[in-house]
Amino acid sequence: MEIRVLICDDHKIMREGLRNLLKDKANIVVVGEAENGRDALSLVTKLKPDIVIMDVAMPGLNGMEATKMILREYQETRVIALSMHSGKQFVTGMFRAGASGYLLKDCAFDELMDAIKAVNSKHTYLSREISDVLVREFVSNIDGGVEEPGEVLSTREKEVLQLISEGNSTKLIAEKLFISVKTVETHRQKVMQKLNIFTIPELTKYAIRMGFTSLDE
Amino acid sequence: MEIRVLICDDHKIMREGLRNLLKDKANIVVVGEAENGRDALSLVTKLKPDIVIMDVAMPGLNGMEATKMILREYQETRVIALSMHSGKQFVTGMFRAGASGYLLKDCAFDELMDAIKAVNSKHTYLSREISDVLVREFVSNIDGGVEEPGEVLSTREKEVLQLISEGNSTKLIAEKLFISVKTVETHRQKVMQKLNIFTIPELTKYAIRMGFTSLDE
DNA sequence: TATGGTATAGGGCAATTCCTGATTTTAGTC
DNA sequence: GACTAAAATCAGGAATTGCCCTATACCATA
Repeated sequence: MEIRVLICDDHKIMREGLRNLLKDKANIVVVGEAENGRDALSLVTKLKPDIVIMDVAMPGLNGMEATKMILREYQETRVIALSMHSGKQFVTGMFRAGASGYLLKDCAFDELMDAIKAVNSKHTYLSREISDVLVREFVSNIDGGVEEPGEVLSTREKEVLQLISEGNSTKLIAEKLFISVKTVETHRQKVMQKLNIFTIPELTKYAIRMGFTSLDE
Repeated sequence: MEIRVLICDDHKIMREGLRNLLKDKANIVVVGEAENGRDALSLVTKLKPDIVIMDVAMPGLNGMEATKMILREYQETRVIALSMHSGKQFVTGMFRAGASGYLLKDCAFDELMDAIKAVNSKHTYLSREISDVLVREFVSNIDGGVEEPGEVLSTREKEVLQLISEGNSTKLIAEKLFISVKTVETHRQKVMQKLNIFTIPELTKYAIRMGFTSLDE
């Protein structure tokens, strides 16, 4: 019985590479590709894949938010995070979002295969480095309950925050999300009052700390 | 006559993906893989490949430095940069280092093939986005003087940039510096055109990278 | 002295933000 | 199902800010 896989990564050549590596595997079929979280969401509802290989850092709707929304829509699917980052905000964020596995992009392809098999059998897959991160996080969390910053914001608000921190103007964001400029303004203001941050630079720094955007160009 | 290719990328799965995509191509043979610039250097002297596909951002010896050293050792090889970044410091850095092509990782695999062919015929290959970057850079910097980042800005401009990145409004900056709002605006615009950055979030990120401001609150 | 970079600043129009208020959807609970 | 709270959507109008162009004075230094 074949495993239906959806690939979600903002880099086309990465998608092509993965597709090519997977296509020779007997019981695996790549049913689609998405270049961002939003496309992934709609493709999942349409294609109902068994597994989504999900990049974590993507412009627009990122991997964490996309994963949450995907699993809300269609719980049967399993998400494997495939990321360049081993930072704890990414790892814990993805698992909170409901991912079943987390791999670093410098893993071997065989490891991805192992992860796909494990996850498809309803197990969880962790690569060595990632389990270290989780363990450390767990241990350091026993004493004081760590507050969940970023959880005060709604999904839409996070999305808008990310787009802001990526340098998009209000108008551009409105176009990208197919909503009115006025709505984007409202979201921004809501975010600002929730976070008690009232300038774009501070908002940007917050987004960087939370992993919504990165420092590289 | 076959083209001998060396792949250099710090992400193993990327290397495997590329190798797999290339292995079906008739006149191309992947002679080796390197996971960092240093390995690439020694492999080039040993294997003498026609082409090196070089990731730009790598830990340790990065793509730019590696390219310089490789071409010093063995001029016959051609380097194609394959990067996630279209930032001008990467693009211009790679070309100054002597690369013959620059591709973004979200290009199609076919584009990489085109690049390999072009570069192997001693041509230069530029993808659309990259040529835009180079043209802008050329136009804005006709003398071609190499600048250290942050050194292009005047003292006053850095001061304004820092105040911006700390979340001060234009009006507030004017008050703090005892100058007119108009002057602050002029400084900001000068900074933006010098850095080729036109949004406050991106400016903030630049300031963080340059150490003008920090991430903490 | 002629050139170029720096620092300063205004005018005018376009764009954005801020404040207030309102409707519709969605989610959770009794 | 009804009730409620939160989330998501949008608008009008005032206030603010940004953007583009232009301009002057002050230094270096070639």
